[in-house]
Amino acid sequence: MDYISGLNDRQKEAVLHPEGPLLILAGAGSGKTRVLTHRIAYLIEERKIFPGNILAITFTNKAANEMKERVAELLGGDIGYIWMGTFHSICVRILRQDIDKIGYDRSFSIYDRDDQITLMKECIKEQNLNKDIYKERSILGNISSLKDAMISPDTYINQNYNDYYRRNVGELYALYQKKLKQNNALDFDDLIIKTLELFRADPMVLDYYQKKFKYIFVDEFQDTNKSQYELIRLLADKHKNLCVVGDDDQSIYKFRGADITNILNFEKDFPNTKIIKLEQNYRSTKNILNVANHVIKNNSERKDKSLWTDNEEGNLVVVETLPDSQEEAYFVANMIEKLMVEGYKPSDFAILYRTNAQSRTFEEVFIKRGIPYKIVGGLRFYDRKEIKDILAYLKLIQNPVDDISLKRIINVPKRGIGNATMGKIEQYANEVGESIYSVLQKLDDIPDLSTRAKNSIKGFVEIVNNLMRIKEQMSIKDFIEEVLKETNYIKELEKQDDIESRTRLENIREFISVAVDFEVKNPEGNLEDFLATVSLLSDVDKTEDLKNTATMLTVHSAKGLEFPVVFLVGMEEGLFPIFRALDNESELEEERRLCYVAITRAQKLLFITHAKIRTIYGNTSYSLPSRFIDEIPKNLITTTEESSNLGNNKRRLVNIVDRTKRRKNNTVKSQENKDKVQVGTKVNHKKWGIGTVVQIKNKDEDKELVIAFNEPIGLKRLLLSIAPIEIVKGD
DNA sequence: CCGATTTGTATTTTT
DNA sequence: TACAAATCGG
Repeated sequence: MDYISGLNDRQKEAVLHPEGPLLILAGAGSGKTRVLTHRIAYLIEERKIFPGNILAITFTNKAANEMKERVAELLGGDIGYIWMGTFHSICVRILRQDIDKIGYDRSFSIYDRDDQITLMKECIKEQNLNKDIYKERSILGNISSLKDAMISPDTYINQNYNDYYRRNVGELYALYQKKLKQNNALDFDDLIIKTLELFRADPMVLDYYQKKFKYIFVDEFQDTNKSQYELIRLLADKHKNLCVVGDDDQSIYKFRGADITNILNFEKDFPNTKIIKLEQNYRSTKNILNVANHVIKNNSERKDKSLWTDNEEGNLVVVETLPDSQEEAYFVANMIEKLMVEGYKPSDFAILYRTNAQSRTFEEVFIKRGIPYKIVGGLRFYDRKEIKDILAYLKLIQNPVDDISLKRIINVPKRGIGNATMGKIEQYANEVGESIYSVLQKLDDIPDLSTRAKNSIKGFVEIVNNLMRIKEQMSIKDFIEEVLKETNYIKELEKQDDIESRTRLENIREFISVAVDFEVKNPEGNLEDFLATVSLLSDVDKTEDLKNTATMLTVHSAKGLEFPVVFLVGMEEGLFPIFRALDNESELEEERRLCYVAITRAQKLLFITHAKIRTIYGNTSYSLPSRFIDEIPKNLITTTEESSNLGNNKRRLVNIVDRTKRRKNNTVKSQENKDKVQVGTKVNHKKWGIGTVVQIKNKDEDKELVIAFNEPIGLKRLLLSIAPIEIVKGD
């Protein structure tokens, strides 16, 4: 097969590059994924490289899966042996094999942010530090940076011995690590750090992987941090066939330790690096690309490059000023409706914002308008209470020394084991230096426990012991169901029987189907693998494409994606760029890169909006258009007022559309049967007036309706049989 | 010990 | 604003 037809010269060069280090500087939309997949396919097919000798590291699991599919498509063969995944998932895979060599158990837990915070709270308390000065969140931030930079607690303490605060942070760091180890747990950063530690501790292990990975690929190289770079440097040290792809203009994770100097170091660490620049953009129109180029050129710290495209000129970029965030949302909704008439599908649209909080207004308006949408991010599926509870049960069963998980669920559902009891147990466990679960096995040794408490605990221990026993005997799905049954988790929720508990049950059902899905895709996978996969999943990973919905997401999570029509909203000073960045040149440059990423997501049409008044966290203030808008030459932009013939008052445009929408709501009472109610039906409620049905769920014999009423009533949930509503005839 | 209420506080991005 | 932690009363 021909792997280079249809590629430009630069791309071909990258695909056919023989051996040795390769640095691809790939501008936005320059077809880097294409280059990567074609190169991998070429290596396997033409150069007869065994797939198991290839390692490809991507930024998200979703990107990894896509890459796998595309390579498989090119080859039409089995590529299951290729290691593809994020830094974190690759490290888990390595650690599951050999972490016992650095003193952990292979059944280790992975701690997420909440777990980390809980653990840090304990540390601060134990060190007798003032919790108003030592905030767990910021301490954890410090520690994370230290880990990224590969600085150990001891080093940090010694370096800062005369600085009281920093020394204490160092002490907390040390204690935090000690506790993680006691719990046989790793946090996200540890996954990288401990892999490095393993390689250092056991050269045989390192040697194995160095020999195995003859070809290594790293995507989104600009967003790797120091420790991640060190990891790939080590792995590639033997064969030096390291291919990294990155774009310094799209580096947007500096706050998380991403280190642009990695691109510079690369040439130093790998002499004779071949550098290939991909500068032809295949994604956007000339106008959109032009706007992007004009914005990003205001950054001083960047490699000079010039993206160009053969694509059509396209429409001018629309910059629209709106009175407030509500009107902004209406503007976007109106525009979407208009464009759908012209043939665009809902899935063609993306609404990009700087902060997750901005999604709410859009959500409300889209519901009212009946525009299907999905939100990426916000409260994540795996962050929901019920999901975290189940996960805590599973983690405990898998790793019984995981005190953090145990404490999360020992009284969930309520078993009468409260703070007082737990205090006594923890104190005793500390004294004897054992895990909580272990001391719970010998209750009579723990002083001062009431008989009642003892009985409750006995019940709990019995359930968990029993679950541990049967863990191996069934599928993951069956086991999760068994856990839910034995712990009475489902029963308690069913007893509660309200809207909240029903949503939770639904989420649990979805979680079970996630497990089923996992088992189908990983027939060999066990509970540990499942837990690791779930803990390392990001939001973007979870969103399926091709659903016929518009997408709302932050600019950060939009990285790597593209959409025919992009609405870049909330472009105001203080919001984008965010106000914390206003007085700091390097942070401003990161905001500008973020803006560049946002603009370059658009293929055909780009709308940029800003509101004159915005309410953030309860206070309303006037806001100025973002400086990034000023950086765009005026001849490249327009307004809807200019570009359409709808008169010279653009406020009128919005209002007119608004009023037409509302006129439909005129109450026309009808005797129609309530059974005709469906999503989108307008109804008149005795007390709340006109609303639109946005969701219908079956509930026993009845139906539960979610109805969106006009402000200030908002969303309400009602039972069809008893709700005092009438259907309103449209038009 | 539990649940409800009040109080307070933090508001960027996330593997 | 909105959510979580702290506090209070049963």
